Amino acid sequence: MLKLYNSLTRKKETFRPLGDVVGIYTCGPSVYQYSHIGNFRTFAFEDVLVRYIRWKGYSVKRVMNLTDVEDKAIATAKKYGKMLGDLTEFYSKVFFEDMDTLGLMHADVFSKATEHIPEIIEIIKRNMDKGYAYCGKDGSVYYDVSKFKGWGKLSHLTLKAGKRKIKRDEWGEDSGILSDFALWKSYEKKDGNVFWETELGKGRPGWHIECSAMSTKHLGTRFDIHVGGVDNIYPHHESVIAQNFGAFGNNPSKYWLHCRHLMVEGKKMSKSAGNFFTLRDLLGKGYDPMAIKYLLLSQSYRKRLNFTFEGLEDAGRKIKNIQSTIEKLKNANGSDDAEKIALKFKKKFERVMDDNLNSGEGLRLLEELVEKVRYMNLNKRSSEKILEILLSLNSIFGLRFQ
RNA sequence: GCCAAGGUGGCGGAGCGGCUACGCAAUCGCCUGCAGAGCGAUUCCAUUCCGGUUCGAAUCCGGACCUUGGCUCCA
Repeated sequence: MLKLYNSLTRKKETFRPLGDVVGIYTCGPSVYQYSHIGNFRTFAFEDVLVRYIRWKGYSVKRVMNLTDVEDKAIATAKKYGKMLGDLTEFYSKVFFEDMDTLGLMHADVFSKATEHIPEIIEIIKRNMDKGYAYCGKDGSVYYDVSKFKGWGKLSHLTLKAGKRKIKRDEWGEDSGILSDFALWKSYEKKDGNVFWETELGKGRPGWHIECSAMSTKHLGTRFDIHVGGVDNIYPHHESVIAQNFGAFGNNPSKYWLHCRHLMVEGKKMSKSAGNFFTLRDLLGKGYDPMAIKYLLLSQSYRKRLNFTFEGLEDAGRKIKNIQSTIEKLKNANGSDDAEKIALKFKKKFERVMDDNLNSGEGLRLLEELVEKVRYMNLNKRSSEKILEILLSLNSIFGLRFQ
């Protein structure tokens, strides 16, 4: 029985889907730059989640958003004198290529914020109608956090009421609480040609509304799992819940799963520390994408993963080890019978994966199986069976072996 | 300050009350003309500290100290 750690309750809960098709929504990348390996840790985890749930026999509809309009994207486009759409299209393509490189399956739906403006407007209007949103002096629309009693439940933060210097674009000028946030941002000159003329006025969507609009459109007002990095918990997911509550009266997702961050040499990855790697940086240094993926999955997603080059080399050796064992199994023609070993491993494997998708333990078991079987003189029948199970288990990780 | 995660051998990392993983590194040896730089062996008296529970604790309870992360850029 699969158990998932739900950030909402801070507990592992037995996974019980709402309906026949498991709806999974993932906060995808902002497409104005190359994604780094930290991003891909989350996406690799999410990929395993989907594969595993399918492996267990469920149908899954998987939606991932591509954020293609927001402050930094606009600023980046402006800086390079490009159209926002050209910039985001380029980086979307890059993202898809990177996913392919890592052997991550594509979502059933990749939704773009700019293609859901009508849905965004609709949700904002609902929030306004029900008194959860108000129009600020600047013409933007803000969410009134004080109206939502469930505010803070996901992040488990207690938010103090109080005044604080308000940055336009982020906080409602009339806010009595620190956390009111923009649903719709009225047009400013710096937005250039990025705007929509709507019944809410000329402007663009706020930071959080797209996920409410797109998840609702593609998965309904209530679906199974919402995935993202831990940094999304607050304020992003907290705001998404608030918006959906304002519009539809409920929390959109039953389970909220958050992947912890990737550390580099023991420290948080950041641009200022210079320990920032994109996937392409690592490929450029000659590393095998499957070694990178192995490393990203080598630890439970609920634990911080320390990325080191030593670890990466180690992962590379492990990949080769599995690779050569697969070759051996294909050519086995000995006398040892060992079918039972593989069946035993399959059971163990399912147990560790059921425990909140511990891909690290799962990989370790795969390694153990390989080690055990490697120097046996297997007969054809056993080796075929073992290979079948090995490949079946690996299909959850999607590691490619030549 | 608040909310979390965690402190295990040179390093990474299991263990979830008794049988002290495993991997890497290191040392020594062997093999390297049909797959694979492989195989075997050895070394390192490891569990942050202080109490408690227990016949017995890395493992449970209490406390201390420390590290890391989050607290409106971020996956």
